Amino acid sequence: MTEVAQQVGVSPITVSRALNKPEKVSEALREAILKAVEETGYVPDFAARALASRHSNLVGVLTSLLGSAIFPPVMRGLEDRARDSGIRLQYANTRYDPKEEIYQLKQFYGQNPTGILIGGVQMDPGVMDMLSRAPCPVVQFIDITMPPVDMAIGINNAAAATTATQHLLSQGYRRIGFAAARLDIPVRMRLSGFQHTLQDAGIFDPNLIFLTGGDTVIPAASRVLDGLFAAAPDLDAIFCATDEMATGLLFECQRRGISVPDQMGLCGFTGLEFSGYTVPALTTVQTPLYDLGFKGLDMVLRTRAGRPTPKILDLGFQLITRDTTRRTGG
Amino acid sequence: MTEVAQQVGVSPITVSRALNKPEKVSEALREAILKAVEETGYVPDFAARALASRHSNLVGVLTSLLGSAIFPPVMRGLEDRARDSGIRLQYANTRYDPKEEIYQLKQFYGQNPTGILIGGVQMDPGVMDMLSRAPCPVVQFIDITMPPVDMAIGINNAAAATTATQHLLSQGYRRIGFAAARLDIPVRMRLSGFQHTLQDAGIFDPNLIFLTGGDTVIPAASRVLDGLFAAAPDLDAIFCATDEMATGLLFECQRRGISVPDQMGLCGFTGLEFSGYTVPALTTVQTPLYDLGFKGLDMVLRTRAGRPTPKILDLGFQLITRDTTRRTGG
DNA sequence: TTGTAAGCGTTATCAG
DNA sequence: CTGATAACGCTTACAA
Repeated sequence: MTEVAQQVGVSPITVSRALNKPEKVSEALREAILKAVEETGYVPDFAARALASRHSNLVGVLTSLLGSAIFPPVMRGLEDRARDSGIRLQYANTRYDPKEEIYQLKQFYGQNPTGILIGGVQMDPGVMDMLSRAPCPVVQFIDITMPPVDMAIGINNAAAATTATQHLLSQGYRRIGFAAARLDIPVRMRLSGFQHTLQDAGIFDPNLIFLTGGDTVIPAASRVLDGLFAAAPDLDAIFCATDEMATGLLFECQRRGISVPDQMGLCGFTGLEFSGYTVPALTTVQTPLYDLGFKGLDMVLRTRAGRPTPKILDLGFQLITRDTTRRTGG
Repeated sequence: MTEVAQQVGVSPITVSRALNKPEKVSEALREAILKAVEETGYVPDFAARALASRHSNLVGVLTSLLGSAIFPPVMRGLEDRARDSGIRLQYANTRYDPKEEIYQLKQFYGQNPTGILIGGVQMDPGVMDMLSRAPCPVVQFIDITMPPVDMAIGINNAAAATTATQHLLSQGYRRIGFAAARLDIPVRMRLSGFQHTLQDAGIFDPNLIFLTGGDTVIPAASRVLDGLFAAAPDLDAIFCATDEMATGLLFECQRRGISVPDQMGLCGFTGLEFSGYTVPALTTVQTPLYDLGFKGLDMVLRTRAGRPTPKILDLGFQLITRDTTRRTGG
């Protein structure tokens, strides 16, 4: 920066101003400075900037879903909102591990973050404690019926699961299983909606819940079918906690010659891009993933700007009935 | 940090040492300091640390594939290599836009990065120029036959495509199309291998190349089939630049009642987790994605440590023949 | 093994 | 509108 300043014949602070508060520098000087910046290939040092100004314009996004097909639309929303706001986005993968969450939170806290967006994995006390100490606004991607540490955005998972389960019942399915990779918070809420709906109908069977564990969803589909059929040979439908699970099960049914939707109904969750394109097309609960990113970051930026912001934002959901639950018989 | 130092009754520099070079501090003091760190909830300021020490332990990962199904295994490799190395990983999405690449590179350069890993999108001169000025080791995820700015890791895409195309020919397919979202570098090399193989066989038709453009691959499958069939009503196979494209085309063939593999052969590329589970299972070229991440970061860390490192690392590939090219007739 | 002094590159504050 | 000065929180270099 000193080099740029010397080249133009001004003091470093003027260069700083030309870059950060252009309106405070005369136009002629500003142009000369920007030209010199180009020529010298000057790149500002963010560490020094953050140290001196005490803010980093860095927003951290922590999630276990960074490597999942759910995340790309969220990312598009985040990035569209970040564009032209001066905010830098930094993603970190927490891999369903509270230790990793705490470690990554420390990494962010050490950078004077402007905001933290975190996918609610589980209510680990260490993580909650850490979050409550955050030096910045925190938005949790989580079920909106949970009390957030600071702010929350998401949907009412139990209500969505209830809607989906009622749809399965309305199509005549009666022996309905539940399949998920793991019981993170949103999935737990989905299970709860599923369970209550079936209990109300008098047909809930706790043996028909299958968790695969592990990272890979689609290859686990075979184990899911084995497990559920062992518990109920007359199984006729599966409510899946994610579209990936539903897709894997669809493939596995095809492989075994089980006809979908007649012998087996399948319902997914969080409509992924491809779920409308499988054959048969997947019934699913669509959630506004793009908005999750866009509006989630918006909550942080509004808070920072001191503008009024709801603490909890319900994005709503939509059941999309397609072919995997459309019984021709009844 | 001063607070921690006062609580223990030492100078700040001793706290710094206890944290960064524990072996240089007596054990008693070290324990007392670590305890005080816990109690006070002290989190080091990375900006100050980077400013003073002139290194950030930050490795930037730039890619257009951050939101793609290809990336999760790469990410696992990166994170496994980063674990316990003190390295922080930061991902940025470049969205196939050279402007975005340059912007993100600037963001990283401003942080004294320890290394940059970048997915080679296209040889944009501005990006290349920027990369050649990098203040750290740079590893390009790219075709290994391209000269890298610094280091490169990947496969020989043309050779892999040649192998796959020869397989299609050996199965008796003759009117073979090529489908891709866009011609980034690796895909261009695949096209080149595809083209040369068909030219050698005397059956290359330049009209049978279809690019969808855009972000969404699977929904575009219908347009691909329309376009290719318009060019060649007797089309009998499609070599797809990615598994996602192949999966979309498989669904679309099923929808149209085109039997795969008999009426239409389909071959994908970069074996994703799910490609072995579609029905029929997808023939594809498997590439070692986990290693791409693990060994890519390893190249950076070896370079930093002054250990000998190849400039170009060929990870190899493997053709996996499955059902979408296994003609029962011939 | 521990402490002192100086400085990393930038911006806040206050003066001109 | 521009500049001088001090400070941000930490680490390097050197000294005790």
